[in-house]
Amino acid sequence: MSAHSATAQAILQSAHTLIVDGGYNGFSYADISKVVGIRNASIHHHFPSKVDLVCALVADYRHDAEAGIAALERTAPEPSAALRAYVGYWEACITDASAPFCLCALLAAQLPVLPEPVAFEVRAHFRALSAWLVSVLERGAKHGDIHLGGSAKTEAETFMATVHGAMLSARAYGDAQIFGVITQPLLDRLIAH
Amino acid sequence: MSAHSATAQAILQSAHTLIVDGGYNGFSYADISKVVGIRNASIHHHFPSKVDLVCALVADYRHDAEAGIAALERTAPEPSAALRAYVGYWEACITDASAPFCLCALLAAQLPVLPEPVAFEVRAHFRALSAWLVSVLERGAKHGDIHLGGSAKTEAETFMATVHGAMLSARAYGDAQIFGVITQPLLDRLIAH
DNA sequence: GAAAAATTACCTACTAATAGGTAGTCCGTC
DNA sequence: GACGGACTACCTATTAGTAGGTAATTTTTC
Repeated sequence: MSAHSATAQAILQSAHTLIVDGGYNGFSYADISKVVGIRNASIHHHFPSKVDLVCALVADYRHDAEAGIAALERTAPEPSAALRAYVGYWEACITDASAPFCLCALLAAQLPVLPEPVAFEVRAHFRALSAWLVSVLERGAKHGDIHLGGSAKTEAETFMATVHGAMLSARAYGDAQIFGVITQPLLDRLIAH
Repeated sequence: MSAHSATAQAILQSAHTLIVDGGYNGFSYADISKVVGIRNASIHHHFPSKVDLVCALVADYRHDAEAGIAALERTAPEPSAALRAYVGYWEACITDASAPFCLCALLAAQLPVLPEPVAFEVRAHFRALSAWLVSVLERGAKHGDIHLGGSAKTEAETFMATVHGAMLSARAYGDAQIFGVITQPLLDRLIAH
């Protein structure tokens, strides 16, 4: 799917790490070139502008997230298991510090200063994630797997917001464990016993 | 308390707005000077460096937050009312777009790239807010005003994370209402009926 | 299957704009 | 006449991005 060369992928990967650390304005071409081992100007060969680079990155990210969710629904067909797997994925990412924040969540925080094409991609991620959560919760509620306090829509938005907030707290405290402390009761509340 | 001149306060206020929009690296002295109406270099007269400026801003912010909470505890002595007032404060800020994000929450998202003195102040805000929430919840649970599902500490962290996540969602969707959609059930769950 | 043409992927060298910050000066007020 | 608060002028580093060139690879054509 991703028609990127090895170098282009290395550029995207380092951009991902850098953005997750400090956001859109928190990195420069120089930072990338240091990591990837090519000259500053050569990045423009792969991505004409910074907007192109970040747009490609977020588009890939959204695609990967979609694929990850599809895979997750196959290995964890029960809604409760899917929610657990989703939270578990992030718990692992935060614990091993491989990607201690959702790329789109971090970019969303800076939405007012993002170039419009990037902002568009970020908004699309939020809509897609929310839509998936709604569908999982509705399915779970129908099967008795999930217990909803309010509407599926409201519970989905609460779920997403709490997970994002838990990422932020883990970062603020410098403590990966707090993510689990916050998300475990969130799952417990939703999953019928 | 704040020994800042009128100009210094104008600088701090515009820095506040700019950071809430785009974070630490999302603004420059030029941006401030345009708003305040003084030259770039004159900002250094009031705040020697950018780190000094943002540190002073966050320190003031923390002080104001402390004062606001103290005032809130006077006007709303009941724990349930205090929680409602806290959420209501942010709902108003987001709705009228006067300060559509918590300064420290936004800075916390960029914690890995913040200068250490700023990072220190930001962490302190999280600890203080968490400590206040714990005390309110404990007090409420004792008086039967609040119903806790888990420990006060866990519920406080969940509360804070959900509020921060709700701010993020409101920004991502460009819809202030989503903040209330997420926080109303959060309050309902905690407040005994 | 070899020559020619186009494409890929990088390079050096450069530019205009912007970043935060410094030095020294001027002006009004107490 | 000292001082606060602003100024002009300047500096150095960094920003994203451009221009033009080179070597290697791939594609096209005869």
